[in-house]
Amino acid sequence: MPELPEVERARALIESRALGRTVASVEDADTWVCRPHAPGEIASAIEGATLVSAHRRGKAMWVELEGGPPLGLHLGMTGRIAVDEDGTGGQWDRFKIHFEDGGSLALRDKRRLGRVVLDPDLSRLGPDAAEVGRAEFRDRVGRGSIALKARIMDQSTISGVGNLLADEALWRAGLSPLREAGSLSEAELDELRRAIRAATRRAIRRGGVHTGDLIPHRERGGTCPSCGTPLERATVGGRTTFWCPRDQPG
DNA sequence: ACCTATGTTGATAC
DNA sequence: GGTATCAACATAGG
Repeated sequence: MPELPEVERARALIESRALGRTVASVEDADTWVCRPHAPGEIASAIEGATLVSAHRRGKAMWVELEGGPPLGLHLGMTGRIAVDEDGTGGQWDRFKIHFEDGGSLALRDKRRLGRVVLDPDLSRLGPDAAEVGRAEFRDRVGRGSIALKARIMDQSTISGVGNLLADEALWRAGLSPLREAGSLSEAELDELRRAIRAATRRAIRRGGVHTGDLIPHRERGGTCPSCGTPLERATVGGRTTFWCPRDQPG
């Protein structure tokens, strides 16, 4: 489920449960998830180091260590962070840190689209969707002929908005996902920014993007939770998209 | 059984 | 450079 709200919860979990603990050993044998590192590379870089802080920008997350390089963690499509969960479900652990105190931190990910990397490169990542200022948002989002939804899901434009959060925010802003990004007025861009921030904050508070108002209606035959109009469905920006043709006119 | 769907990113082609 | 498409992975459901 990982979009920005889920990643923030994972970051907070690490912050509250894993900081101050020291790495005893590391399982980094999954060369797909840990690419381009060879097995043992991450282990030798962080063994003996202590976790000191946990950070996030958009869907990217990283941990800073005293005595080692920063460790980047990405949840991909189906990943989650498991702290001290050594009992069950370990068959999906693609990467795992064992702490000196006997506990652990794992990236648990069925689909293996998650990622673990040393010294993560954040240079191509736009500002966080929940933090970006009004002027910068207007500049970055309000340009080009690309579909509006594709623009806000582009992580180099702003980071953190995925498929579900995009549909929810566009619905809240009353904007069609098909609009050309460059066609929006400043007022529409400001409203969109407000909607993204509101949808994101609410999802963090309530436990994930699935707690949105539109999300439960994103299925064939679904109707707008506000006006009851049957939702439109199409592929936009390569992803399945639902919107209300009445409240989000093109 | 077979086909399609899925929250991610990145490489590639036009 | 901007935009569109497909591939990578693995599972679930019609």
